[in-house]
Amino acid sequence: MQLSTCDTKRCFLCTASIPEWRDVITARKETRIYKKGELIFTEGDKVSGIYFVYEGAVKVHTHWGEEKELIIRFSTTGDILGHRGIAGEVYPVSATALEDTKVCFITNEFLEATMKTNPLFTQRLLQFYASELQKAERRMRNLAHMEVKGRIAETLLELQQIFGINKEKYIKLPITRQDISAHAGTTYETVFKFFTELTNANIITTSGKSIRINSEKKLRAYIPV
Amino acid sequence: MQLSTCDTKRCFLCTASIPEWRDVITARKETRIYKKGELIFTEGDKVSGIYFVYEGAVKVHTHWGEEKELIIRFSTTGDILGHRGIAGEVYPVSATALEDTKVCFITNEFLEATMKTNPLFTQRLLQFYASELQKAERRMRNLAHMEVKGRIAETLLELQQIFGINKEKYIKLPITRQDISAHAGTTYETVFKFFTELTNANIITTSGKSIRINSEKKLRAYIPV
DNA sequence: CGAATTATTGAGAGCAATCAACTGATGTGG
DNA sequence: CCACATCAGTTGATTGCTCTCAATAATTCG
Repeated sequence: MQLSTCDTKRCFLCTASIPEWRDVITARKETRIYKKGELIFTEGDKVSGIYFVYEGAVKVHTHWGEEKELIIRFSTTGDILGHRGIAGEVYPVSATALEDTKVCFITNEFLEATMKTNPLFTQRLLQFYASELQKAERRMRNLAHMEVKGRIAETLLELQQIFGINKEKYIKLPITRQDISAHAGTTYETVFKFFTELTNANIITTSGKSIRINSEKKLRAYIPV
Repeated sequence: MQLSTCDTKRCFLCTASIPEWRDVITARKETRIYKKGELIFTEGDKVSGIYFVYEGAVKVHTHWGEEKELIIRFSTTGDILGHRGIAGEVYPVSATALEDTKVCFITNEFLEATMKTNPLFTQRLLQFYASELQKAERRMRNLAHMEVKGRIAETLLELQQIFGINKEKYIKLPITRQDISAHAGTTYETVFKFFTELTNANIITTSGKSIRINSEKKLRAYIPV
């Protein structure tokens, strides 16, 4: 395991903390690089701490039966992973690197000690959770009532919002249709057919696994309300 | 607005707090009774504080378009309401009393002040959020991949688990098929037809709006994995 | 008692999953 | 270098589930 200190300017844990505390945590944090495709933690693993994404892209996902999976969210630089574990013994979800990803790891003991001595940090963490909860509930509603095309459209917009675009306006992270379908709660084929439709209407352009949204407005037309 | 102090033995806010702090909050809490069907807060309302259910039953729900709604969760004695609002300016969901419900209200200012001075409380609240997040993500997965019958079955089991059963083994809270469908993310008619099927197979018994689960095992057969 | 709302059931339509077939790219062994 | 196998990508056809709509029955309410 490769260890190094964090760049405190980019890390949620560091920027959230009070200055005095930052010095302490900077010295204690362990950083590791996960290769593309590598599992960071798995559903059912014993919770040992919390992760902060220093740099890279990660999918947080949970399986359903043998074949199906649902991607709960995509995470990138500055995001927190494994925080659902706080409430239980084991992680209820898995996390997989979508590209080479640098992650800071904080042990449970250290996290708890920090929360005890740093109320401001705990409060920030609380707000983060509340905001995650809002997103989760919004997504619940979408999965329940929005039809497939709308959910795929939302996934695309979310990917663009999370990972940003490069100078050619392509979404920075190349992503498989498989992952898009797993996030939208649909099948590979359905995503494929919708992509063909979107490409023909010049709403998106694809180049391998890179995607460019040409007309956000037209894409949003698939999302009623 | 009817005001009274809370029974600290049943209130999450009180039991979570350290003893010294309990005396303070007991004096400050405002309690109000909401009539069955009454809105406690509405999607879009400015966040003014957090609610604790002293006694009763509440649905937390969000709408989709004009007609459709999704019930995010059911709450009862000891649960917290409006906590999603912490992260934003307005409530992203609504809460409606399903029966006459007694609710404690804590203002934002007081909540924040409490968190600042009471790290233990903040930590308890954090754990509560983490557990809510886990539930939300589990539900996300179900809505995405489980078919309708399974989702209705889950709703029934959840209702029984949350509200308990009376001496005739009926779920304590009488609930409309409308609300069940809104929680399962389906339509009234579909719930109705499935109920007929379940009743014929003697898996459930209905009497008006009361429901009794006769065979939890058979009901679970509709929930794969 | 009549009107309006709610419950119940049936028939039909539509969306999306599943299945299957085809294409093209890459690899492998003769 | 070619024949064949394999596998991912692509597309079409079919099936089935669930929503929608509509019609009838029951109940509530004025």
